[in-house]
Amino acid sequence: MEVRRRDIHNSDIPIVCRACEARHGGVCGTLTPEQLTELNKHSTRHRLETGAEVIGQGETIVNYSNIMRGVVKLTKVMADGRQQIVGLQFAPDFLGRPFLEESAITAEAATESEVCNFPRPVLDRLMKKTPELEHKLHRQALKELDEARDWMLTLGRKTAQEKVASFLYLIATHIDPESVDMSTFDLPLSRADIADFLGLTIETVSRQFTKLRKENVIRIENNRHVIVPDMDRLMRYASAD
Amino acid sequence: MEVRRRDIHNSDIPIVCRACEARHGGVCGTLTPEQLTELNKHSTRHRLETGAEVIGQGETIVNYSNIMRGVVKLTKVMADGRQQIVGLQFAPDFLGRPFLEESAITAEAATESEVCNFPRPVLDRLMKKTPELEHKLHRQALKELDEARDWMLTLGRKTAQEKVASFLYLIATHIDPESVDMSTFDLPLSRADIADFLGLTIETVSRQFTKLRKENVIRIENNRHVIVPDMDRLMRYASAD
DNA sequence: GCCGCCATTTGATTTTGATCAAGTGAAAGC
DNA sequence: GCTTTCACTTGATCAAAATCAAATGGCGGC
Repeated sequence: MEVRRRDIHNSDIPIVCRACEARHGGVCGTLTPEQLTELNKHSTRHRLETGAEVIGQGETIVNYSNIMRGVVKLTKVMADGRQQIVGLQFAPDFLGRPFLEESAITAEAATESEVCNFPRPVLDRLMKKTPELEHKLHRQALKELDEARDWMLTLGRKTAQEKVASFLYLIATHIDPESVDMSTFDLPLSRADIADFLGLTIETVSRQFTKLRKENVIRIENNRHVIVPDMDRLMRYASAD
Repeated sequence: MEVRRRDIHNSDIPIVCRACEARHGGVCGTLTPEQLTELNKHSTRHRLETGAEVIGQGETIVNYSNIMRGVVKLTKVMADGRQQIVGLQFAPDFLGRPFLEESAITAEAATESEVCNFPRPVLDRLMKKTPELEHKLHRQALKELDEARDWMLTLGRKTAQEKVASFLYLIATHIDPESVDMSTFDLPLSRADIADFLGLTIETVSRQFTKLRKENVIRIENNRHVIVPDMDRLMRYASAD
């Protein structure tokens, strides 16, 4: 049984949006072709080098973004430099904090990435007019909240080994939503970033990688490429459910 | 200059809602008197003993709630019993997870509390009809997300002493939004709960309380009543900004 | 191919917080 | 009034992860 799409002709949709809209279910998915065309007039695409900042902690939010490709890390920094990654966003996630003047976090490309930027007032106006859009953003916020709370359990109660296994499991299941085979992937984060995500030091992260490798839970090539022979086994090491 | 309220006569609002609506800005605040009356027809108020469960991890969500009085803790439990409190909700917070079948967390009264329950379908229907209501819930979700991320920094990067000081600061600033004087309050959590919130053991929490007491950052009476002579000093101990 | 740089790993030692084990003290029950 | 109980505190020891300190290894530039 074929389900007919509601949004009429693909040709009504801006060219740059087509590939994106077709592949994923980003926030633009709820918009009519007209709204998409209007939004697209003001939106700009950007390629981000690894480490490029989308927005900094304490800065005024003038743009929202959609991640088209790559991984963006959300970090919080303390006055003395201690750092914690509080979220990882993957394509096609929405990036931004509606209803707040300034950003409480820094958003920074963890890998070479591509984003689509919308001027804040344009999307805010569109949100007021289109309850469906706010609904979509509401869902995304709740998804991020669920993820944040899952991670709080990891940060507060798991051992270093469980933390590292949990991280690998998270990446395996999120890095490529297209792929059916999650057992081989490239890590989007350096050891330093992984440490900041897990609330550990680089050295502890490295030692746990070595330990998981020696116990044949994972194989590692070139420090970044990971192969998981048995995903369930990794999950058990992560004490995940 | 007096600001005239938009919502006509107070007498149009259900009696049980008046005190609540007047005191705080809960989710009901956006509803018209008619909608409030309609919602109130289906809503039920409950007194919760300390420890009473509002909903359990993995259970089907059949109700949403509003906290009228008291503190509710949100917890996650691992298969082996390790536990983490992933959120504290204070009156007049909304309690519930829209758009999801079952709850990923347990919600449980941390103190003797009072909640107002709404059958899920009633509020879901109202949300579809009233974008302002979804907007309010969206805002609440984002607030909880901000709080969760703040806490991730605490869990991942702060020392035991900073964690305990951060907890005290959090309670001081949240327990009684009415009060101007935040320097004296009762702890809504037992030492065991505080440990589960901070990712520590009871013993470590206790030792840090003793240390803060000896350094005159706080005074403690009857294990639960706390006096903070200098809030800025506590904040510095928390490494908060 | 060799050099230098930087990320990562590995090793030795220290520190922080966990664990194990008694105490203390306040409130409830007999 | 005395015991029992339970939450909390305090003390001694242990273990996990941090810190300090080198080594290793991959990669781009020359």
